[in-house]
Amino acid sequence: MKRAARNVIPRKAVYRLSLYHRCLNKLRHNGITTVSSEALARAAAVKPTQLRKDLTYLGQIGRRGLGYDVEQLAQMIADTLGTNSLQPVILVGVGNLGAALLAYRGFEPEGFEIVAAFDAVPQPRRREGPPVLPMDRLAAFVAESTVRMAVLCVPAHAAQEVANQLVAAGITGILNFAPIVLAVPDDVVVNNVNLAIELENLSYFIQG
Amino acid sequence: MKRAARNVIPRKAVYRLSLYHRCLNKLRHNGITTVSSEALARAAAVKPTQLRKDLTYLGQIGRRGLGYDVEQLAQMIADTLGTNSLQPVILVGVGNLGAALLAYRGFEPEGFEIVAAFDAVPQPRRREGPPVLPMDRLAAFVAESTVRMAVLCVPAHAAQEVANQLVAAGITGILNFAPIVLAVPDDVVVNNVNLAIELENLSYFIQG
DNA sequence: AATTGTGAATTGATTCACAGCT
DNA sequence: AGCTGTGAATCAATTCACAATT
Repeated sequence: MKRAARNVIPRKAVYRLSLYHRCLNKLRHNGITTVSSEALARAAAVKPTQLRKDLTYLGQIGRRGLGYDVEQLAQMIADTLGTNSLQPVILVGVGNLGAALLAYRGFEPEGFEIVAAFDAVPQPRRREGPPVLPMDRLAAFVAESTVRMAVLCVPAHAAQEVANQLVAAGITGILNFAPIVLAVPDDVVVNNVNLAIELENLSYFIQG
Repeated sequence: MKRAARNVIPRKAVYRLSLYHRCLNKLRHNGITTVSSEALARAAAVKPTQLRKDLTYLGQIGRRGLGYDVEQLAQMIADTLGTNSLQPVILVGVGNLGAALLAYRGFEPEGFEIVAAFDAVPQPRRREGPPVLPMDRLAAFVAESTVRMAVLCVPAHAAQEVANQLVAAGITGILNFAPIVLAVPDDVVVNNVNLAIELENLSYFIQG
């Protein structure tokens, strides 16, 4: 039997929900408790109607004539995205980029924690932060934990092989920094972050 | 007078053109000189019809019954994207992420070169690679060079202020890693790379 | 015979316009 | 009066189906 057909939110709308969530946190931080679609849309650089349309995916949550309760809306978005509790993530490939992401303190405020890193040749010299383990510990680690998401920072030539290992271990979401198209089963989700492609894209659009 | 209205290629199509370009390079590397839309589409994980439609933005380039000339198609895409010559890029904010990107050897093969980096407090300890300069050198550096694109890796609280400086200096394309929505003039293009948003997105789509 | 190029059809996303609450 | 929620309308992207070309 296929997975139950949750009424799915379009990918672009999910991105924007993340964005709204970040803006709401900022508002909350400033002690603001209520916000109109117009104000929130401005903060997120989208149109108010698009914001309202996006929010209908969560059900009815605003109050006409008043706006949205900042706290409640943030909560509902977090519920929907599944980021209400701190989510464990593993990182594979502790090279330049991988090490930088390990050291980056920006994930936890957003609800993600890198619980372990893996590398073919883990350097023993580690300060604080998550343990860096050899690749052969990967399968057992994932099996014993609730981790479902991995950040993949290995070189392109190794990426497909490592992705296969991740999938075999039970990982179902991969944030892929390697500049290749990963082949994975249908039930595994891959998000690609490709810096060269982003630069090429910029390059095209700035040509005047 | 407004900029001449080049018949513009949709952003998503530009992304895919980058992707095709990468695949073509791989084919070329393997000594393959001709490819069908079906084969290339499979390599890029898109549908053949979409590939062909995307390529029509470049004009007519394939040969019916035969397919595409790998070399020629790669060339035309590079021409269109403006990545035929090595493009200079600056990087601002040499923290964890910025340092990792500086050390990352993956840009040059794709046609980009980080020609200088800037930081509020540049560390003197530098091995090889581009110079790391103090922020107050930014304006002069950009003025004297042909750089138009910048990679922005400063912390969120500084990002808008630094973006203003970049724009004032004449930068027209920004690859922004800071988790905020930058306000820039219309003629400046911003591409956002937001790791937390990518993770939240994954988080949603792996929920079963 | 094989494979591109493309108008037409379809699907999806965004915006509009206004009804419906508070 | 103010602001949300949403069906309808518009706009954009994708896919189909097949004519055109080698």
